[in-house]
Amino acid sequence: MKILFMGTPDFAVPSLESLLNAGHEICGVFTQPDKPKNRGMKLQAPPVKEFALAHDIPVFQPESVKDGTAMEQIRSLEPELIAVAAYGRILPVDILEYPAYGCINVHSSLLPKYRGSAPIHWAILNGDEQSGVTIMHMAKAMDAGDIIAQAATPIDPNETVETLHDRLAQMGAKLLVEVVEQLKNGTATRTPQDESKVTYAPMLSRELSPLDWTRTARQLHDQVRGLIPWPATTTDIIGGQPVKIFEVEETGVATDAAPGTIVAAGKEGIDVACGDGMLLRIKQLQAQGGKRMAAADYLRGHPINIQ
RNA sequence: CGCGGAGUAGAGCAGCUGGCAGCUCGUCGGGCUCAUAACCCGGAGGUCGCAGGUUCAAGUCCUGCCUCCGCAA
Repeated sequence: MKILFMGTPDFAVPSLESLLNAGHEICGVFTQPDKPKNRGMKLQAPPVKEFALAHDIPVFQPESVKDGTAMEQIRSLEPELIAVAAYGRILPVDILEYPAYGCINVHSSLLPKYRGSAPIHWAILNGDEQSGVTIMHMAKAMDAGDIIAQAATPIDPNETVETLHDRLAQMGAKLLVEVVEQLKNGTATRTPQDESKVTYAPMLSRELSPLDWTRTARQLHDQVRGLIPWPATTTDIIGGQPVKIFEVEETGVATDAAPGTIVAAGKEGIDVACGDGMLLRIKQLQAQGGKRMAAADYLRGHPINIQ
C-alpha cells in the first residue's frame, strides 16, 4: 500500500520501520521541524527524520499543517493511507478525509482511557496494572476516533516509563502493520469509543516533580517510575538542595518517624518515612551539577548524620 | 554565540587569599571476635580532563580546547 507516515519521536520509529519492512511503499514522511534543543540550543532533528533520511524517504517538516501547503504536498504524494504515530500536530479535516483508506493513528493507551499526549506516564503515575496500544481512525477531536484494534500488556510494578514506552512502541508497530493488512482486505472493524469512559493524560511539567512525603510509599514509588526520564522527581530533604530521584524501592518496613524524615542512610540507600508510615528507600539520585549515581556513592561525598 | 555548574586514588567528595596532594568508602595485608555490613593496626593506588602561559614555586592565577551535568526547551 502507498502510505504517508507522520511521526516525530522515538516512539514512532518502530511503526515506520515495520511498515517499511512489511513491504509498503512509504511515499513520504511528515515530522516536526528541527528545533533548538539542549545545551547550546543546537538544532536537533527528530528521530523519525533521521530514520527516514537513512532510508531515502522524502521528509517534510511543515511549520503548520493547516495553511494548505501541507495539503498540496499530500495531494502530490497521492497516499492511499496516512499512518500517524505521535506526530504532535492536529490534522485538519481536509487532510483526514483525503486518503482512500483514511488516516489511522497509533496511540499508547487502551482508549478511551488516556487521550492526550502522555498516556504512558499517566498509566504508571496512577499505578495502573495494565496498559496497551490502540490503532484508531482519526477524528476531528484528539484521540477520539473509532477503534480498529487494541493490544494490552501488564505493567510490572517496578518498571519505569522507559521500558513500558519501548514495549508499547514495538506493540504499536506490530499492530499497525496488522491493521493496514485488515484495511486492505476489508476485514477491519471499527468500534466507537465509549465517551463515558474517556479520561485524559495531559502534558507533563516540572510541577509534577516535587515529592510530597505525606503521600504513601506506593504513590511516591509510582511518581518516581512515571516521571522517568523527564521531568523526574525531586526532593530537598537531602543536603538542603533539590536533588533528583531516579529510583526508589518500597521496603515494606514501618516507621514512627514523621513523613520526610531520613531514618537511615547506608550502602543500600537512603530510607525516608512516608505518609502511610512506611519507609521508602532511595536507591539512585542526582545532585545539582552532578551525575546520576547510586545513593551509596552519593553518601561517600555527602555524609548524612542520622539523629 | 541562550544562562549556569563540574572534571583531583577504583567510587563519591574537600583542598580559602599559589608553598610537601587530603577525607569517606572500596581494595590488599595483619589483628580482635562464636560471629558480622562491626572494631583495631598497616599498605598499595593520583600525568590533579588536555595544551600552552605567568612565577623561585601552579590542583590553586591567565588563555585556548575536550568531556560531563543543571536550567531553559
